[in-house]
Amino acid sequence: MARTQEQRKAETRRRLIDAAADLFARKGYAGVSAEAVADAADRTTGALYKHFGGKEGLLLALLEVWKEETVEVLTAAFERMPALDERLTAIWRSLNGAQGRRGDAWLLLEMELWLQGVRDPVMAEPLAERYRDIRRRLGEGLRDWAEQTGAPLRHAPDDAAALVLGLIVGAAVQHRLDPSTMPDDLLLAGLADLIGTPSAARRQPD
Amino acid sequence: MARTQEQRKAETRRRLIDAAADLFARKGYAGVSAEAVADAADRTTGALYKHFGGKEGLLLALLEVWKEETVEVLTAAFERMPALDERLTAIWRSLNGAQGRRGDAWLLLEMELWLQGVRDPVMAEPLAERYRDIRRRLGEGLRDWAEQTGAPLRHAPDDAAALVLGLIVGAAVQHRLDPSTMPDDLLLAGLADLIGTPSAARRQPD
DNA sequence: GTCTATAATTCGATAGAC
DNA sequence: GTCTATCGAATTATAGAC
Repeated sequence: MARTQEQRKAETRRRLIDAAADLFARKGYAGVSAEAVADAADRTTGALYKHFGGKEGLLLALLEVWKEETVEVLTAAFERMPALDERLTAIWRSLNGAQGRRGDAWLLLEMELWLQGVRDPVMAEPLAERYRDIRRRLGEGLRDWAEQTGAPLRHAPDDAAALVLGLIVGAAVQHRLDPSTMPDDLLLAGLADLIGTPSAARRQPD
Repeated sequence: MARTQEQRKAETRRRLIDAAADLFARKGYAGVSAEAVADAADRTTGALYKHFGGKEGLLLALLEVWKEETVEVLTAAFERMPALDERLTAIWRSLNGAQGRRGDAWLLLEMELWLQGVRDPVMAEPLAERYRDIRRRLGEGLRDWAEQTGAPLRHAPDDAAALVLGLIVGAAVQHRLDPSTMPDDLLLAGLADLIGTPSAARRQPD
C-alpha cells in the first residue's frame, strides 16, 4: 500500500533528523560522520543520501524542524502558564533541558547550529529567521502581559524581547558550566530588571 | 646558540596556537585537520605533535592562552576607560571584534571553545575557571564603580557580574546574526537595568 | 626541534541489487 | 526507498633523516 510506504519514508526521515539532532549536539556537526547518523537511526547511508543529498542537506532539514519545535515550545510556555515568571521559567527550563524531548541537548544544539549558521552562508538566513521568530513571539507575549497587568515595559516590546532572549541565552551558557552561578531566582530578577517588573526593580512610577 | 633555538621554539609554539585560534574559530575544531593548522603556521605536523602531542593538546594550550588574553582585555578595558559606559562598550567591542588582535573571530572562538569544553571533561575545568575569572574581574569593577560614584548596585557584585556577562554574551550571539536587533545603546540600556544605573532605569532610591 | 614520507584508519559519496 | 559494497580522498599519528 502507498500509505505504508509513505509512513515508512516519513519515519526514516524523522529518525535520521532525530539522530542528527542528538549526535550533532553531543559531538558537533563536523565530528559526526554520515554513517554514524545513519547507524544511530537504524538506517544506512544510502537512505540518508536519498532523503537529504548528504550531510549538509540533513543539517538544513534539521534546522527547519528545529525552528518549528522552538516556536511550539515558546507557544506552549505562553499558553499554559498564567504568570510572567512562570512563562519565563518554562522557557529557561526547556533551554536547559530539564524537560522536553531533546533532553539536555537543547542548548548544545542551539550553539552548534548557531556556529554552523554563522560560518555557512547557506544556513545564515534560516537561522536569523529563527531568532526573529523567537523575538517576535516573545515581544508579543511581553506586550500582552503589559497590557493585561497595566505594568509599563521599560523598553519597546521588540527591544525588551531582544534583551530578555539575550540574558536567557547568556545565562544558560554560564549555567551549563557552573549551575551555582546562575540560580533561577537570580535570572528571574535580572529578567525583571530588563522588563521593568516592579516586584524586582522596586521601580517608582515617574 | 641556545637562545636562538629557544626563540625559534617559542615562535613555533606561538604560530601554531595563533593559527589554531584562527582556524578553529572559522571552521571549528573538528573541521580542521592538524595538517591545516601546521600549514597555516608555516610549520609541519611533526612540529605540532612534538609541541602539543596532537590536536587535543593544541586545543588545551589554546584555551590557556585564551584565558590570559581575556583577562588582559578586561583589565585594559577597566584601566583605560574612565566611565562605566565606556568600559562596558570596550568589552562589547572586543567581543565583537571591532578591534583587538583576534579580529572578528573572538565570539566564534568563544562559542567554539565553550562547546568543546561542555563536551570534553578534560576542558571543562579550565573553561569554567576562565568564566569565574571574568566574573570576578567584572564584579570587582562594578563594586569599585559603585563605591566611587555612590550609586547603589541593584544586585551583589558577583550576581551583577554574572548577569552583565550573560547579557553581553547573549546580545553578541544575536548581534552576529543581525546587528540591527542589538544596537549599542539598547545593550547599554539593558546593562544599566541590570546594574542599576539611574540614568537608564530612572530608579528612585528607596 | 623540525621536516619528509608514510602507515593505518576513516571519511563522504556513489553504483547497483532488491 | 533502502541496503550492501566499495572507490578515492582525507585524516591522525608515527618513523626516520637532518
